[in-house]
Amino acid sequence: MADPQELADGLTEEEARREISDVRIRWRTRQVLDAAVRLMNGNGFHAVSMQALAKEADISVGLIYKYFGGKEDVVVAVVLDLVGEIQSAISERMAAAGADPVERLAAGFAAYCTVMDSHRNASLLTYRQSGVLSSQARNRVKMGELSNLSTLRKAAAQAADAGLLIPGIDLDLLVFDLMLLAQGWALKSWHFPPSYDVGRYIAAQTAAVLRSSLADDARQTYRHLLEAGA
Amino acid sequence: MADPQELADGLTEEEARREISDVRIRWRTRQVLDAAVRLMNGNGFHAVSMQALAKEADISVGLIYKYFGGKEDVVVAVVLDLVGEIQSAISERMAAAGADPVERLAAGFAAYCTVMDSHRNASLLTYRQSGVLSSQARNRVKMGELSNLSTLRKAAAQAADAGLLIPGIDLDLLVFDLMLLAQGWALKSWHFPPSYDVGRYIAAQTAAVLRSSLADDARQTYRHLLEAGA
Amino acid sequence: MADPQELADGLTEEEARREISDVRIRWRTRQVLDAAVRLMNGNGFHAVSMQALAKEADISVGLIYKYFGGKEDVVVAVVLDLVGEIQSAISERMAAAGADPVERLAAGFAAYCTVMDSHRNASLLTYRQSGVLSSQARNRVKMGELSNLSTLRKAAAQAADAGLLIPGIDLDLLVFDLMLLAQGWALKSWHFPPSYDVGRYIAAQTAAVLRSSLADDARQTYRHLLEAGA
Amino acid sequence: MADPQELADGLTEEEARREISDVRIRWRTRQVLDAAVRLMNGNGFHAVSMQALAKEADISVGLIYKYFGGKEDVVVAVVLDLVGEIQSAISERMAAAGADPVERLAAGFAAYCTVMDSHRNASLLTYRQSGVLSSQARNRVKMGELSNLSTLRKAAAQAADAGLLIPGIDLDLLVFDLMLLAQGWALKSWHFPPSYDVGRYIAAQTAAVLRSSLADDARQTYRHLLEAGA
DNA sequence: CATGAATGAGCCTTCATTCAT
DNA sequence: TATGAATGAAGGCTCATTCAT
Repeated sequence: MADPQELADGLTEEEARREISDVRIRWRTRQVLDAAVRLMNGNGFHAVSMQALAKEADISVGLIYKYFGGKEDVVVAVVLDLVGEIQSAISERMAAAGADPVERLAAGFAAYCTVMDSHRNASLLTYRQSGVLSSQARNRVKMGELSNLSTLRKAAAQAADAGLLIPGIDLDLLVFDLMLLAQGWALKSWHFPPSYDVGRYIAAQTAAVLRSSLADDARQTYRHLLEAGA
Repeated sequence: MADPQELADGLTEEEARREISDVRIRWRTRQVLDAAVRLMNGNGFHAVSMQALAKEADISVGLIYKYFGGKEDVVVAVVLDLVGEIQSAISERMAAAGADPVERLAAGFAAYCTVMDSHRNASLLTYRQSGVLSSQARNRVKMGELSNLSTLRKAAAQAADAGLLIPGIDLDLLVFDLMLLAQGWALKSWHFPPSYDVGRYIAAQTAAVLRSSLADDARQTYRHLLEAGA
Repeated sequence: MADPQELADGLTEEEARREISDVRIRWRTRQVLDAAVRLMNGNGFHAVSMQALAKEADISVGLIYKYFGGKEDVVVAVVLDLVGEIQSAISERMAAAGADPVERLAAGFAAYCTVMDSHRNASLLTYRQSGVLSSQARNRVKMGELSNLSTLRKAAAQAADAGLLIPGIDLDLLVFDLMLLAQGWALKSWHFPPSYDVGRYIAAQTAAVLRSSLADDARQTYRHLLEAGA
Repeated sequence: MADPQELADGLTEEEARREISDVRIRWRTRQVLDAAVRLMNGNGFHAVSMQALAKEADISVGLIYKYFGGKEDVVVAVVLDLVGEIQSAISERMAAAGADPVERLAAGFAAYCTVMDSHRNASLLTYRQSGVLSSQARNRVKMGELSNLSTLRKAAAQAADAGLLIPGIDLDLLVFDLMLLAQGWALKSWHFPPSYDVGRYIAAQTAAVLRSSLADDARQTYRHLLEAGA
């Protein structure tokens, strides 16, 4: 009954509009998040004013409030963004590492460290939540962190099931420690000489953790990982 | 030129005055630091105003500025105070642990964790300074942290010299990890169920670290430490 | 100079367009005014943002600016709209009241009160303009109010001419008081218990005013009005 | 045991300090209230910013917040201040009017009008509460207004008891109308020619109200009030 | 030494208004 | 004609810091 062209156009138009809107939202959001991370580099979040953020993001103050509910929302978004990036990195590198659960675990840890290294400043935020964020926001961040760990934990569980890990080992503690070590690089890498880079850190920590958790039978298999840190 | 009597009196009086002054300064300082730690519990430092601090410390705002240069100085002092307390705790517990270097190391780690546990909120500060503090202040904090580690490192070195540790192990990394694990409890203990307390954490992490670093020959000797975490 | 055909077409078309345009303008204007009144209910005008108004009116922000010069214009329009509604109500009810001037006056007052009651919130606006509006706009509002009163005044004058009112009574003051009483209901009806409604208010105030202004000879005639408030 | 002088001094000192503090509070509060009233003259309260208020009061913004909880508190204080002044004026003038209840009522009304006249601008505030104030604040204002009315109502009740008023008259409505008329002068005196002043207004309205409420027997006694408005 | 009243810059947030589409 | 994304000035409020007492 309706002109098919018009109909088609109509649909397309609305679709197109939504497309554009979605693209814009993503673009604006990214603008702000990137600017936020850039500014937090050495100032902490409390020191970053919304006007400074707007300026850095090359956007008006008011517009930020169109895309984020307020300052807290921006913090949460930055942190969750980081969490998401970690998740992606871990998944990708683990997939690329093949089927061996220990290799996958090592790859996941390496990915974690690598992301922390490149987002050293943003990651500090994770430690600034305590009282700044509402408990709801805090919970969202925690959930994100846990979801990251669960990916690692799966690989660890597979390794344990395959008898590759020390019997009776506490898998939760294992991945908890992996997280601490990964985050530790972002937070405390100034402890190491400038020549020390992520690569060496990853190798050394991987070796240390595996020494602590690998079953005796499996040590030969993963000799390359155990010795890399030497 | 000066009246000798006055001079003599002046000196004594001045000395006495200094005594009193010193005591007062220490007392006032402590008042403020304690209040600061108390207030930071659950709010972070940025959320604590100087007037709130003054009220909590039962002191006037103006007086805080007589004893501290400003707000930043208070933060630095709080952090350094914590560092000092860690130092004391480590030293004491290590001394009480006897001569065995591994026992001493474990005791030092336990002490570190225990202090972090009781000052959970203050320790978060260590992670909030990055850009808030001047680089000079930041350095002072870093030096403090390093001095804490060096105490642990000495014990580790003794253990290594005694052949109790895996040959060729990176001692710096070892103590670095101990620090991360200790601080990790303060920062991330929400990862664990409420029933999990510092004691279990210390036992488990001690076991994990020793599994990773103890020489094969020494494992029998420290079986009580290795198995405590199970 | 101009193509006659185009001219002819232009005229007809233009006329049609104007028709349509006029209708649209009225429709849009009403949309906005109704939305404005609805929103002002319980918030006052300052609390209503243009974007909220646009949303309530189901119109875009930009379009409001096509039909109104700005926010102030909207306020003025709302108030004038109310004034107009009062005018209509008064005229209608007075016409329906028949020829007796006192009955007409009472009917006019009742109409005034009734409108104020149903537009309680909008009427508050009349009291919020003082400095917000330009003196020009303020004058337009005043003129509107005066024109409302003049309708009442005519009936009062007729009553006076017919010897129904106390000789020498100040008619301006009489209608002024009627206005105050009518507006008083909108502004201060919280003084009365919830069971007290406009109807009772109208009856009581009508009786009070007539007791004050009716000539002795006329009291018998309007006994129904004088006793209604008891 | 204690040096009486010191004791005396101590007491006096604390007392003196409180004295001074109280005086300061009152002084500052008045500074702000006066400035607020001055600024509201033709701008309405929403148009007055805290910084403008601070400037007008010759005080810093921050200090206003020491004496008032926020902007709303200032409005409430201004209104309550006015209410209090009305109360005082009514009480004084009624006391000065002697024992006759009708004279007292007339005096109270005159006082009400007079205060409204001299605080014409502040009184507008009373009408701006609806949505701007919290319901709690609104209630405080209402209570104030009611307490003013109750003073008038007592005189009215005495008059009624003495048989001076029309039997069965609604006293609440009577004082309600007195209030409306008094406030009406502040709000709508532009209805009258410039030559018309409060004095004439009071006389005319007093006469009008008494015509409406005085018992027939009493009309002779208060002829001076009934005829003053002519 | 000690106080706390006073300051005012600066923060987060809102919203009237514009303009490209 | 109609939209709504974008702007940025301005508002309420806080709080580090000073200074007269």
